[in-house]
Amino acid sequence: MKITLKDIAKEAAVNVSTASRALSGAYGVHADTREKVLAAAQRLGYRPNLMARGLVTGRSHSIGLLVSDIRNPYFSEVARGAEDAAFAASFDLILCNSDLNPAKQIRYVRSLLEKNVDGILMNSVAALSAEQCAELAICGVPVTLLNKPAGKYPFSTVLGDNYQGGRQAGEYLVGLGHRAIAHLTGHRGHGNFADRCRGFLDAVQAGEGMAPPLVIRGEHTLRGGCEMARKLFSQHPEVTAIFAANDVIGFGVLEAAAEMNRSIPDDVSLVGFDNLEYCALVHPALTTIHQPKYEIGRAAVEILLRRIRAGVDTIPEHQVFGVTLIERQSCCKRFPISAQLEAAKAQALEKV
Amino acid sequence: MKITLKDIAKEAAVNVSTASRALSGAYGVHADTREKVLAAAQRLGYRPNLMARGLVTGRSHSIGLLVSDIRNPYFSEVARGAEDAAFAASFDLILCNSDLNPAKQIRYVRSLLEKNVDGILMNSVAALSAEQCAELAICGVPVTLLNKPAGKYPFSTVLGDNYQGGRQAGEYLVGLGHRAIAHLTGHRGHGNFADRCRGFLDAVQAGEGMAPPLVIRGEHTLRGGCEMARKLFSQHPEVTAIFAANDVIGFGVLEAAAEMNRSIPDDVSLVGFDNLEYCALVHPALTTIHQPKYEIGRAAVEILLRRIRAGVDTIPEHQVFGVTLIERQSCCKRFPISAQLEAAKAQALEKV
DNA sequence: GCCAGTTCAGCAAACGTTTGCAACCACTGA
DNA sequence: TCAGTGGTTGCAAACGTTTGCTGAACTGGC
Repeated sequence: MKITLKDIAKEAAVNVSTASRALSGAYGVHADTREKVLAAAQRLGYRPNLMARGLVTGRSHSIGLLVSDIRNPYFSEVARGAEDAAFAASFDLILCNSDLNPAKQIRYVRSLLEKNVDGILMNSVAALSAEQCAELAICGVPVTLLNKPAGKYPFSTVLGDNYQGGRQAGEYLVGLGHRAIAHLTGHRGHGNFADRCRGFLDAVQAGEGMAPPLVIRGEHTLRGGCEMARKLFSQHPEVTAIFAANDVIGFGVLEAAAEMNRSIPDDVSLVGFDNLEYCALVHPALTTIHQPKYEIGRAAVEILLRRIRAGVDTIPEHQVFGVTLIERQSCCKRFPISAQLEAAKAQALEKV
Repeated sequence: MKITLKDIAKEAAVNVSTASRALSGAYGVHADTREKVLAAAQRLGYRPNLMARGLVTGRSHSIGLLVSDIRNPYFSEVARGAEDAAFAASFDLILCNSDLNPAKQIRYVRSLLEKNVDGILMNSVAALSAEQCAELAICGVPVTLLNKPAGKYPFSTVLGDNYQGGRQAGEYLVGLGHRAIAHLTGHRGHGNFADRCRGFLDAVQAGEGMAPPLVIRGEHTLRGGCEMARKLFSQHPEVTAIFAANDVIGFGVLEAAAEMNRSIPDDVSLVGFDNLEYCALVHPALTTIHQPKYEIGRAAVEILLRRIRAGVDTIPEHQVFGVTLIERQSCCKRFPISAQLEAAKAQALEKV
């Protein structure tokens, strides 16, 4: 029933090989013949069978996208950027949700390789063992990661400047006068969270009169944020500010705060990370670190595509996007300290 | 470099056909031989080439998911349900974002067919012309839709009870005492929106002393909701309640309201549709119609899988999920009318 | 009018599987 | 002994492309 090359070859009274060449626009086929073939293809409504083509060329024109959960708006934004870039190059995207579960992750990777994907775009390899990483490294298709992996693997990476973002968040809260700040983040091992944490800690440690910062780990989801915040609120009444390692954790904090009658920002200030669209809609609107999610997704597949064309053996590219703090309504000053600063500033002015 | 069936056949000293049969667990191969082959496959780390298999079997073990925009949390939830179901059956999902643009949509469909997907799960065919629908209908792979198409096509459908949902929303607002209610919805032609609209209008028309309901159409996105609401607020100060055809439109209304200093729910009540996770987080928390998004996605691919196994010629299945109104903080009573109702109720009680 | 060079088309192999069919073997029962 | 039977294996075709190679036809220069 399906129209194959053979059909259109017969229709155009040529050999399949010439038909193939004519359709692929290859050099070395007479203009008249090409016309004839094209017309036949048009008439019969020919559509090439990509599996057959893939079998001989060894490429599938598709790339795998492996994220922890597409429901996280961060990933849906990245996915959209990635898909648009793929579409533009007429590649398509195979969506996988790993939940960062190593078994699932490796099963997905294998399945993608069996399907002969031309490249893989992954959230993170944090949950993978060294052998699994090695397997991925030598699998024969280029991989780009949305975080920086621990070891020295030949993976490309595309990410926001997590260290600077964490640092900006920390400096902002310190500058507001907070002295006891908590950081709510994901489980250990995930490169992005680790960098945000380092930046944050560096900023806090540079502040004066700071309480040792509190780092709480849990699921990096709304639910996880909520749980961590509940724990924090009940066990550490002294903290006056929270830096959530991503916005959805921050949303969880908001939920917990409402539940436990803590006012944000009056009782505790909150800054998130990602600048999801919903930051502007939640109450209070969330101050956060913006990173260009759509562009990250797009850049990631563009890098992947370059590498697919150039060959796996080329050196991996790395790209980091700048981040900026977006001020909204979830933070406020800590007055006593602020007053001290004011006094200090006044003194300084006096001296001039 | 890659290990093929031939390699493991040689290693196990059998013919490729026996190797194939042994690995597929087919009846008719001796237990010892099977062991030998399995061991060889294990030893060499054999992974079948699915393109080759697909070429001969005619199936790809993958299904296409064509949504308007994965960034809409409704679709990411559906997508997650769909992907989980696909993963469970070891199918994989090819993600496409159509923006409901007919040209893109048809290009995606064709590309999916060239890839020999075993089935297609689509948002909607509303934007497609009759010929395009017909093309899709006879394409040879089963299609399930997330809405009800206009014509009589052999597509399966899975959806929430849009009519009832619209009706519940309308009845709720009428019951609250609102007499001038507007409905903000998507462009004409999309089945789901049309049904919600019908349900809503029926409910309003059943109310007493109602102003003729106002229906405004635009993009069914946050931006679109915002624009429609701006227009509404400036041109129709008399309306006291809004039914948004989905939650993201509702979120847009919230944004416009904040911008134009209209208080929700004090000045105008608002109910949405979908019950996205963010409804509970926005301010005020959005009253909305719940539909089981994850389950819809899962059910859609399960139906697709059944149909793939049974053959395209089987009759399409249809499944509709119940919906319920979730009351939050975005609506309030309209007192004058409410008082009348109270009086009426008192009268009624007197008669008894 | 002949030869070298160039352009074009066809043949056939290859990609890695699955699967119908035939062949083989070892029994069994007559 | 032989036909029949049933279980096991191998052969080869098929799936729909791409592509290297060969040969035919044409071109232009002499």
